[in-house]
Amino acid sequence: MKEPQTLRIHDTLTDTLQPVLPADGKRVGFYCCGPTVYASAHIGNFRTFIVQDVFRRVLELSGTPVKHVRNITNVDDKTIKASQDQGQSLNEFTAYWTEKFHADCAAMNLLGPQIEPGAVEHIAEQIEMIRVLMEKGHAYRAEDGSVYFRVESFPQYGRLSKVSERELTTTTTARSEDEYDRDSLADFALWKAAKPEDGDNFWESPWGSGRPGWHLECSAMSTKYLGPGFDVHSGGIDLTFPHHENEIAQSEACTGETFARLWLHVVHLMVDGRKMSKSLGNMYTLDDLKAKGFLPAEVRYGLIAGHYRKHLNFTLPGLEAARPNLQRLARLDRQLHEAAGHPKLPKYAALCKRDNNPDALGRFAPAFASLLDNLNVPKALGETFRAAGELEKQPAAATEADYFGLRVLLEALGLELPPVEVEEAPEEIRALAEARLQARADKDFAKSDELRDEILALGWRVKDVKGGYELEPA
RNA sequence: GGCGUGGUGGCAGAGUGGUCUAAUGCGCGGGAUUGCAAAUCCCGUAUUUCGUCGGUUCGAAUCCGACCCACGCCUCCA
Repeated sequence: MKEPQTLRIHDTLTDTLQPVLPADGKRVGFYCCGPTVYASAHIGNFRTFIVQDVFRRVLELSGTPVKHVRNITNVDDKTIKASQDQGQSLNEFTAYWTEKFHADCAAMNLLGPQIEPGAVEHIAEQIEMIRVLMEKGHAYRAEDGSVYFRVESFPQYGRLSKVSERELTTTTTARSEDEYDRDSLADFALWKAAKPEDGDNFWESPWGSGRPGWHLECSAMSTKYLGPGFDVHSGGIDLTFPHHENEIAQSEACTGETFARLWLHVVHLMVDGRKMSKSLGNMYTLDDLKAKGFLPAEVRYGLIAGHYRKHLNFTLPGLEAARPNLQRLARLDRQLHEAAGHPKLPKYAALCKRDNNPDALGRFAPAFASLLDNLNVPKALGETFRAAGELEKQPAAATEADYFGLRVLLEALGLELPPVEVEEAPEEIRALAEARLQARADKDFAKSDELRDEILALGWRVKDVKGGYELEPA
């Protein structure tokens, strides 16, 4: 028996590698900043969500349950504006895009968070937080009815992003004048007074009608579902400042307790060596890539192929590597399944309950160990293929532990393998294939090749195997 | 301007003092197999080389310095 293994990740706050352990000794409270639902999420968004998904899977597979909360931002400037442009109510509009987001997540095999709170559904909690902040002197109401957090009332401000308040004020001052009326340009909105262009998208509060500021929803909802202090908070690297900095300030000023203990930030994705942006036309959604013939599982593979702390250069030719890799893993999976005596396919939940110590993972123990080491997915993939190479050369050496090891690893990465069973071809295609088999038996190769082309034209590829053929969609 | 990250083979991407003549994948080249293919399998594929120039060290892709280059955040963009 080896020692139990603990996942360690890089923590932004301390800039060190930290073990991920539940403070309550039971399960890790994990909060992720979710999408703003006004359009399809793009692959950059998904890189972050998928890394968070892998993080959760690795924890659960190493024996630590996770309480995963991810919010839905369903009220802000963009959602309000876009819903009005569509002539829809805010609820109707955001419900549509929330559903679309869920569909994309499911296609790429993301585990759903146990709790997925929406900002609109938590207005009361947010108002309550503002009330406490006002009471404690950390917030003030401006003339227009907006409420701001007073940054200078929170001396620790800037710890996460390493921005000193002085720099912050200087840089902010250099900007154009703000439309709101706050005491210091570093201050940020907790409550935004209703404006005419918001239409009927406003709520009543003790400070007048309006809506909560963006940062506040994450503070209010994480506190509600995970408590004032919780284990891990995650998001894209760009959220470090100001979003997460502001969350810390308002939460800690309000509750007096340490907010998140660890901060997991995912570095941005690059496309063709450049930042993804609409103007460059390189802002892909899952649908865009599906239209180009890629499968969601391949997109997922492509998005985890780089370490989360480094820029990942996403390219279409690069994505093509996913298919042969997944197919190879599928063959290996089948081979090991057979070698293990055709056990029942272990479900994710069952694998989480299993003791996945290195001895139990066979040749895939180094791959899983790489994941525990700051989620080093590229290293894990390398170790996986190294093990695969050994097993392919010596199939007889395969053990049951190898099979379970591969299963654990694939589940940790959330990779769904392409089906290996031959898809049932239509009668018409089968008849052509039979005719071709006969032609080959008759050594009439001209006719045989003709039939092969005909089958291909109908969307199927025929492969010759010993004494017969196989058909697969082309 | 401030803060920060990174520059490794055709591409992607591990490796952070010696086991690196640098993992792994894709691609590419050769071979086996095949009537020819496809699929599959096997072999090879950076030949003191890891942006450049110096330095530290018995020893550096890995540490230090300078420089060049790319990129990110500082804008309610993951």
